[in-house]
This record gives sequence, C-alpha cells and structure tokens, in this order.
Amino acid sequence: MSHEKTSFELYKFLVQKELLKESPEFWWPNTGTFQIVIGAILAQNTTWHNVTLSFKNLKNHLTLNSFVKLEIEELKVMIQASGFYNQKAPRLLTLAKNILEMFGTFEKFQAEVSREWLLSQKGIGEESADAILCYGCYRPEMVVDTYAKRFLKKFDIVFDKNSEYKEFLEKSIREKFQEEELFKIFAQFHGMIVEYNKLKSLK
DNA sequence: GGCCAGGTGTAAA
DNA sequence: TTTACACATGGC
Repeated sequence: MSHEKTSFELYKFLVQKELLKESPEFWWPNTGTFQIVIGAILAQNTTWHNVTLSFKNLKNHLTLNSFVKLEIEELKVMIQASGFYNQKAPRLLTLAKNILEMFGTFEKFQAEVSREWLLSQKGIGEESADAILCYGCYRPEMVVDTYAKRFLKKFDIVFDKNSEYKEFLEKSIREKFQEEELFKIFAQFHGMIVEYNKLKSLK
C-alpha cells in the first residue's frame, strides 16, 4: 500500500502546531536519567498524572543506586497510584538490580544496552524498550504506541505489525536529519503525536 | 458508575 | 500465531 504522506511530512505537520511549547526540551521530563526507566514501566496503561503521584513518593529514590535499596513492599505502597503495583513493583526492582549487575552504572547502561536486552526483561515490551532507549539513552528509536497508530489512521496509514509502524515512522525522518540529531527528533515526534491526540481527542 | 489511560505476560485455542 | 484475559488506580 502506498501512502500519500511520508513520516517527515507528518512530522512537519505537527511541528507547525506548536504542541511542545510547555514541555521540556525532549517532551519526557528528566530525559537521560534513570527516572525514564521507572517512568516507562509506571506509565504502562495508566495516565501520566498517576505516574507523577508515584514520583512524588519516590523523590528520594530516583537514582539507580538508591532505587535498588528499596524493599518490595515499600515500593508497592509508593507506586500504588500508578496501578498494577503488585506486578510493576517486582518488575521494576528486578530490572534495576539487573541493570546494576549487568552494566555496573546507569551511564554504562545508557552507552551499552541493546534493544534485545531490554526486551528480555520482564515488564518491558516494545513500547517501553523504545521509550527507555530514546528518552533514557539518547538512542534514535521511535516509540510506537496506540497514539501513533491512531494518528496515522487519521491519514489512512494502517499496518499489521508494530515493526511496520516503527519502520514507516523512522524511515523518511532518518533520510532528512543527521545521525546526531535523530534521537531528539524522534523524542519530539512521539511527544507531539501524544499531545496532538490529547488535543484532538482522537478515537 | 462506567470508561479510559504515555502496556505486558501468560494461557489457551 | 492469534485471541482473551488479568493486572488496579485516579479522574472525568
């Protein structure tokens, strides 16, 4: 199926809407920190508002080294507002311990982690993996979520598989920008898609 | 009171 | 390989 618009044209369409005026530079708050790992899992099937409630309780435990010291039951209480806390708490704690054990520091993790390693971790699917890679590790990976699919459907762009959406969204963007600036473009592109959906209440 | 939100894992067909 | 379901809260 051939589409009239490329992802670069859709990107420009969103840029012109000025959707990120009140967002931090890369849309997701605290880009490049361990908080992205926590947020990626807390945000699963939950509103961002509920995630911010949990972050308030976690304010003294937001680094990798302080986070791994938390007890499981203690963590459950802290992240209760984000829902699914009985599964998110153990998954987060195991993930944090695995990062520490496998990479030693969060900085090493940022530099060396692969998409495959993330996907092998319990609680991390494709969307969370790409969110952690893009917003947490400055990697040029586009996040494909239900918002992205809804947005593309508006332009009659529909695929079967997640990987096809990802390839479509990334391809023409990669041709238009330098490698060094790609992560920032993808970060903002995904952020703009989310904000556009919220604005228009797309179904 | 029902529906949805910045999904994932597992079990069954 | 696809489908169905569990997981849980806060806001409208």
